[in-house]
Amino acid sequence: MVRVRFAPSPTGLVHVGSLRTALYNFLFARHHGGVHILRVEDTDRTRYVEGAVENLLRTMEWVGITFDEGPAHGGDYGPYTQSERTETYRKYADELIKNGKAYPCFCTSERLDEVRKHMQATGQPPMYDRHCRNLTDEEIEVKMEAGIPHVVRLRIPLGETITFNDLVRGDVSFDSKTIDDQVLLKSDGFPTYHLANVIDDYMMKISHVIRGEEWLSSTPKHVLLYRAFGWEDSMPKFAHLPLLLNPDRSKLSKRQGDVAVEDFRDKGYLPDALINFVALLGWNPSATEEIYSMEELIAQFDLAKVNKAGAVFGREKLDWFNAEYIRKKSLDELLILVKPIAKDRGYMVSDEYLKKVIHLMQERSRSIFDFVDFAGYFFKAPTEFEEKSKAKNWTPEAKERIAQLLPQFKALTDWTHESIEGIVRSYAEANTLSAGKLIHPLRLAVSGVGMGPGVFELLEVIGKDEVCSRLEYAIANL
RNA sequence: GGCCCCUUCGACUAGUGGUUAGGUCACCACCCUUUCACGGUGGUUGCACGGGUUCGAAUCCCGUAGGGGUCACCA
Repeated sequence: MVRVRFAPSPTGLVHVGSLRTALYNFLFARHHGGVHILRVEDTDRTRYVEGAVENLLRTMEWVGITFDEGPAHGGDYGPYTQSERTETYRKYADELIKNGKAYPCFCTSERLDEVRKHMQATGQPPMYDRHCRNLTDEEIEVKMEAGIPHVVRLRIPLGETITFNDLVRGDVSFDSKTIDDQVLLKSDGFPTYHLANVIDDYMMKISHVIRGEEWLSSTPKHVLLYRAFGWEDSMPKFAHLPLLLNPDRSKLSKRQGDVAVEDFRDKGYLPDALINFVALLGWNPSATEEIYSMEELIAQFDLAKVNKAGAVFGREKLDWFNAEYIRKKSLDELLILVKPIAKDRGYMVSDEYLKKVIHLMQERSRSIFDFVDFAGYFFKAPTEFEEKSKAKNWTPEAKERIAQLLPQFKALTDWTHESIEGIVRSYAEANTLSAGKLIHPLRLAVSGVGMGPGVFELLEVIGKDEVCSRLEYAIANL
């Protein structure tokens, strides 16, 4: 039975790296008909952010990643929030101490800092000097009696090689002498990630741990913990995903641009586009196809095809995906997305009108904001006119021709792009002009810019009265 | 610095001993065209380097270089 978990720490907004981890867990679970679990790892009280869990839930819903068990979903292995499980962790930590697999450590953080500094100064790797590893029972008791704060550390066996198999990277080995006597229980009684993670994965019967590569070097600690508990036989399989990278190939971070899923939503990206893009960062089904729906991703997903090397989060291709998904949407779907934006800009138009605008803008929009922000002329008359186009197209002759065209427009009873085009083309023909001599100045006068949808469609949508009034304005003022 | 991981066009990647090294984004050119897009056609650019193994290496082995991650009472 495949049981996987997405285990975020509620410390803020959801990072796109976390999104990819959640996505792969979700795809893997669904592909195998398994269970996808959400577990909240809130053992660091100092970093906890109010509302982060709610935000996470909303974000996951927005992108279409669902869970079968979790704080808001129920399940037989709860609670799914680590701060509600502290008794369990303490119990297991005690068991480890009794078995001699762990020991209490009374060192102050000041002492620890000094030790670290000294080791670095003498060119050694900064590790705990195991000062409390061999305290006698009496010494421990005395310090306990005195109420000296302590942590619990794992007694790492000396001189062992820990090897585990990673589904992405194959066998990976570590020498135990390079591993610190890890803190399992902090002095505030809360567990560290390592302890809570191993206990929960065991108790929740997790079959596969799919997480970012930043965890690879702490995996031997986890393996040792499974051994210390005697749970080695039910140890999950590990799969460490390649990191998402900044353009300079460092770990993807804020500072070099937006990294929160919310930022992408706020910039007009569609969830399906983001998912499609992120899914293909570090994994590829070996096909030439690029566009995949969530259902197709589930059908295709295979951990064996996850790459080893980190992937740069390149926004150009994300933009392409977004444009691609915008083109695939129906007018009604787009209306729902664009309407609030138009409203926000103060453009009060009917749904019918907005749909016409959307239709003309659909294949030129890369973001859902483009429908409104690159097409302001559909909503209000231009007050500024692009200088470049003006210099090129708004010649005195052009102005004269537009003035001659205007009465014909006014007389037109059938205001469709076909009949508008008919008028313009026959005028051009009668005067042996290329149609462009009329089209370009018309566009400028009506829209204020030199680019956009086909002019005749543009004029049709904007409407006869408005077009005529804009032309009159341009003739008088430009 | 120690340990671990990684290395195919600028980016995402296909490729698992024999390919003219393929696709997508971006870029360039041309076509379509009233502009911008869309679409179509074509194109520039890549196996980090050095040794092996082999009749034959992007593919296997070793080394070097480069990049990244990690070394907290954070996850």
